[in-house]
Formats: sequence, C-alpha cells, structure tokens
Amino acid sequence: MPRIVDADAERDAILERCLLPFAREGYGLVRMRDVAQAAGVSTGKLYHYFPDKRSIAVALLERELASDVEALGAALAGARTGAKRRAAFLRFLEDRQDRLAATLLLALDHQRVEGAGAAATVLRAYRDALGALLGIDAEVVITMVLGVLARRVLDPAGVDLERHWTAVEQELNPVQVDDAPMTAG
Amino acid sequence: MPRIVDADAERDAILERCLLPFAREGYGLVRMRDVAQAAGVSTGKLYHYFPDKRSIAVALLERELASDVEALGAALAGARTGAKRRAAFLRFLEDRQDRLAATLLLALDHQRVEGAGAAATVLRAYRDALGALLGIDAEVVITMVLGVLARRVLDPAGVDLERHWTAVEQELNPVQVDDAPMTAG
Amino acid sequence: MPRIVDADAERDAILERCLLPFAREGYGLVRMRDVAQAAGVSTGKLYHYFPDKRSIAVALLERELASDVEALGAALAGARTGAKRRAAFLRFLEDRQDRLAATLLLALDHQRVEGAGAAATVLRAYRDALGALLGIDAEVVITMVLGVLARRVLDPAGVDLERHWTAVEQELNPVQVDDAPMTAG
Amino acid sequence: MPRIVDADAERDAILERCLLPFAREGYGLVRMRDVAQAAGVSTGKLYHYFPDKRSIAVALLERELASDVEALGAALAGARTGAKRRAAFLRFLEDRQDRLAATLLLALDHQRVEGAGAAATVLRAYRDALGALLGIDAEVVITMVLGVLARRVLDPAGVDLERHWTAVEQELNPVQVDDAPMTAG
DNA sequence: AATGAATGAGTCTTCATTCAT
DNA sequence: TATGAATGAAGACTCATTCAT
Repeated sequence: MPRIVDADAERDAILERCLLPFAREGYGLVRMRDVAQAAGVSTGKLYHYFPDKRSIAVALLERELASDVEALGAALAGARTGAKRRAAFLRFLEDRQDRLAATLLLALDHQRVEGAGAAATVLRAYRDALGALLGIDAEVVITMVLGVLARRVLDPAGVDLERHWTAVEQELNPVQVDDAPMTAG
Repeated sequence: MPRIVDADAERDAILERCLLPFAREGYGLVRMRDVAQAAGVSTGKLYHYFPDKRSIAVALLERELASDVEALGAALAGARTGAKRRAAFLRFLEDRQDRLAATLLLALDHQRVEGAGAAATVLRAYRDALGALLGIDAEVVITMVLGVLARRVLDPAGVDLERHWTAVEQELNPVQVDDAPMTAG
Repeated sequence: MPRIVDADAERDAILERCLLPFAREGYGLVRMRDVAQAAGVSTGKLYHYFPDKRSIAVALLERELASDVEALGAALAGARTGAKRRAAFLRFLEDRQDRLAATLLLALDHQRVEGAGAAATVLRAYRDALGALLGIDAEVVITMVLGVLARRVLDPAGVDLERHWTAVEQELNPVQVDDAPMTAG
Repeated sequence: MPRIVDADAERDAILERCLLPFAREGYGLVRMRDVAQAAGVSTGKLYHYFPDKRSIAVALLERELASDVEALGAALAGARTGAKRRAAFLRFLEDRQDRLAATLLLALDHQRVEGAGAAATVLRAYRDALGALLGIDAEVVITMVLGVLARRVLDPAGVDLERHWTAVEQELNPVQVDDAPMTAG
C-alpha cells in the first residue's frame, strides 16, 4: 500500500505556506526552490500537487479570496447592529491586515500572469460579498480597503485605520436606524 | 558640450518608454530585450545609460515620482479656491490615472527589489507634497488615491472617481468654505 | 516453491509488455512510469524485478533474441526441403515483422546504453543461428533482414517482402536443388 | 555595429558538428550541453540558432539527407556505363559509410520525436533519388543499403560490402547492354 | 559609440529511484 | 509485500550581462 495522503489537505498546506514567499518576492522573482523551502517540501512534491508555477499562483489567490470572505463572514457573524458590524469589520481588517495585503499583492501579480483585467471579476465578487455582509454598497469601502492595504505594503509602520474608517463613516453606516447616528471627527 | 544635454534627454526618453513594460510585466517578468525594444534602443545602449536592470527600475520610480509631483503642481497652479483646487485635483487624477497606476505598480515592485519599507519615505513625501498642494492633511486622501489606483489596475473598466471623492469630501475640503483661498504649506 | 515460477512468469510478463514502449519511445525517452503502466504494474514492482531502467533494456533485448531464435526454430521445424524452409522463413518474417523491428530498435538503443560494439556478438550469433537453421551462410540474408526491418520502421506501409527475397534467392537457396533435404549446422 | 555573422554558415557549422553526438547518443540521451560542447559553442548560442532540441534533430536529418543525395550525385557524376556507376556507388557507400549510418540512426530517432511514419516520405524520396541516379528501380537496393548500415552500426568491424552488392547484382544491373554482363560469384 | 551575438549561471521542470505505509 | 508519493539531481531552456566588431 502506498503512503496514505490526504491530497487536498496536502495541497492546502502547501498553499498556506506559499503565500508569504509569493507575496513577498512576487511571482516573477520567487524561485520554485524558495517556494518549496517555505512549504517545507521538495520541488518534486510541489510538482506532484501543481502542474506549474503559474497554477500555484492562481490557486493561491483563489484560496486566499475564499478564505478572506469566509473569515469576514465569521468576524461579522454575531454583529447585529451597525455599530457592532463596523467595529467587527475594523477588527477584522486590523487582525487580517498582513494577510489581506498579501492577497492584494497576489492579485496584482495575477494580472501579470493571466493578463490585464483577469482579476476584475474577482474584485467585484469581493466587493459584493463585503457589501452583502455589511449591508451596504461597498463600492467606496472596498476602494478604501485596497488603499489601506497598499499603504500598509508600502509603509508597514503607520496607517491609522480608525481615522480612515471615520472618514468614510457615511459609507459604512449610510442610514443607520438601529443605533445612534455617528458624525465624523 | 551638447552631448550632455542629448545624453540626459536620451536617458529620459528611455525611461519614459520603459514605464509601460516595467509596470505591465513587472520587474521580475520584463526582459531587458523587451525593455530595449519598447525604448527603441539596443540592449547595448541600455547598458550605456544604466548599469543594470535594477537601476532602471529605481530610476524609473524616481522619475515618475518627480514627474507626478510636478504635474500635480502644474495642475493646481492656477486654482486658488478650495473648490477649484478640488476640481483641478480630480481632473489631474482622471487624466493621469494610467500613469499613476503604473507608478503604484512600480513602487510595489520596488519593495521586492530593494526590500520591505524601501518605499515608505517616498510615500510619505508624496503624501506631504499632495497635502501641501491641496492645503490639507492628505493622510486619508493619499490612501484613497492608492485605493483608486489599485482598483483601476485590477478592474480597468469601472471606477467612479467622482463618487469616491464625494465620500471623502470633508477630507478634501475640511473647512467647507468654498471660496476661501488656500496656500500651500 | 511455486513462488519462483510465479516470479519468473511475472518478470517475463513485464518484459513482454515493456517491449512496445521501449521500442516505440526509445530508451532515452521512455519513462519508468510509462513502462510500469504498459506492464500493468506499479513502479515499485518494476524495481522489485529489475535493479534499474538499464537492466530492463538489457533483459528485454536478451529475451527478444532468445525468443526470436526459438520462434524461427519452431517455424522451420517441420520444413525439410529448401523450398519449404524458404517459405517457412518468409512466413516467419511476415508474421513476426513488428516484433523483429522492435528488436532492431532495441538493439540499436542498446549501443547507446552499453557502448559501441556491444551488440556485435549478439548480431553474429543471430546470423549464425539463422544460417544454421536455413543451412546457408546467412551473411547477406541477415543484412537484408535488417534492411527490411529498418524500412518497416521508417515506412510501415509498403515493403514488398517477396520481391526482396526473390532478389537474394541465390543466397537463400544456393544449391538450387529444391528437394534436397538440408540439415541445420 | 554588432558582431558580423553569416547566420546560415553558423547554423550549418553547428549542425555539422552536432551529427556525431546526436547519432552516437541518440536524441533522448544527448544533453544539450554535449551538443554544445561538440559544436564548440555555448548552449546559449545553440538556442540562438535553433528554438529547441527537437529542431536541431530535425534540421540535422534534413541537412544530412540533402548532403547525402548531393554527394551521391557527385560520386556518380562522371560514371557513364553501368559498371562504372556500380563501382562509383560502391565507393560512395564505402567512403560515406559512417555518415550514412549516422543518418540512419538520426532517421530512426526522428520517428520517436515526430511520430511513427514521419520518415516515410523522406525514405521514399531517398529511394527515388538513388534510383534515378543509378538508372534502376532502387526498391531492393535501398533496403540493402539500410541493412548494410544497420549492420555497420551494430557490428562496425566486419561488413563485406562487395559480397552484398554482388548478391543483388541483378538489381543494380538489371538489363545492362552498354558493358559486359556480370554474373554473381 | 552602438549593436546584437555570445555567454553561462540560474530557472523551471522532469523523472529515475527510494521508501513510508 | 506492493504501492505510488516523495526526493533531488539533472535536463532543457532563458536571459542579464558582456564584448567583438
């Protein structure tokens, strides 16, 4: 009998550990050797689970997107009022900042590999999922999220999340009736 | 010595024409051959003006940053009132969207080549220059700019600029006194 | 110990099924995975019967040579007169064409793996066996056999066997006394 | 101005020097490094003139075929009578034996790379060219040539050319009127 | 000085072989 | 024992950089 493996779990574990090198170095600069090392496997095993480098990048992005949406859902699960949702959302962003920033980098690289506009559908789905969970039209909020993440990548030190969300407060809480209205600063 | 002028002009022309391939393909995926072709020169000439690929990327980003700030200055030059400045700023963003998006991609790649945090200083300088020109604290505005650019890269079709700037209206026009003149710095 | 019989039989069955992929792809291009699949076993089992790829190629050629000589012997068994021997030989060639062509390819590849001249002894033994069975000096006949096989490999469609053997009729039937009995050796 | 090169000549020189390693090792076993070394160039240069390994193999075969036919034409150029043609042909075979054997190996490998039957057209063209030059139907002669070459590969030492051609004398000189008739033996 | 052919280290990928199960 | 997942050395191919012309 062969070595028994849960292929899906293995694949998933590899992806989990691939995220960092792919995001940090970028698709064009990570070497499969780096990826394998980060994943704690041999390059051969990498190719046992993925046909090529490109596929890893694609699978990585897909997995991150699904994971992000799921995590957001979980974060907002218990929050019933607008204020609680807002707070939960901010906590989610804060906690998941690094991972989300990585996803952004992955998505931008994705364009290089799959061609311009390849991520458009994904981005819209993201926006709509966010909107649905927050109960708003997330058009502007998703942009601010992207902006915050881009800033975080470029300048990891100082991004004042609170201030940014206060600035788009009305987007987050457009017609809030179930709790006290909030005014910016 | 007219050579010097010509040399500078040629170097500059090369950088100008390098922007697109570097931004589109990304540092790790553009080949010097692509760059040379886009610039309309031989690879030999490329190496006459730049010691290596990395230097081109760095010079490219520096040039873009300077150019952007200068262009913004020019765009805002005649606008004396807050409303006019805001309008001029939006027009600037609209006109320069592609180029700014390219700069963002360049900056993100820069991190990969020069190491994390390498762009932080630059970004802050950018923010401060923008703030000075608009007469505001551009902390949130610069984030929104980054967000808009990231969205544009990921989904070139639909970004409703106007709506985004309306959302952060109070950041752009904190005093809300449309006709009070503003001075940079 | 019936195990030994089974083991030999299995080894033999593997070789039988290996012939085609080894001949078709060539030693350098067949992969052990292909071989295992064609043989209907796991690669693990392959390594149970053969220490490495090279050994399979060698064993394959040896087995084919033995099998060919045996088959020729069987084909000529009942043919007592020169004419009958000639007819039986032609039928043998016709029936076994594909297999013999495969053997030729195997032998040529053998040279690549074992070094030049490695097949010389084998070829001469072949020629002598053929000569003994046909009761002639098979020097020219063996060459024509090789030629026919090479042609068959290169152009599977049209090789007119009859015509070729007619051309070397005198080599096949030097005495021209159709009914004189011949004895091998 | 760039290094000035006659690309065709360069390509041709590489092919000339590639013949041996490709024929000796076989397509699947030669490494590009071997090929480059044999050609006296870097692997990079190899890829400057040929898109990939496969293309080298194909170009090699094409070049050899053309060269062989041309050489045969030259060898037979002055020979007017059947006897002289036969003699010139045998001398050609003798002189070119190694090279022709290499071509055969190339052609057999070609099947592995390009698929079965890929060499059929080429082989027929060869046969027809040979037939035209010798003024005969070369169907059997080409087979004997292949046989002789195959034997030469498998057993470089002893192939008695004269004896083989005597055996197919009537094929070479079917209805010879312009010189004395020849009988085998 | 300017060109692009040449170099060869380094990349992605394959595959003979091993070995945990 | 038999399996096929895992290994990693080695192969085809690329491309930043050099340099002959």
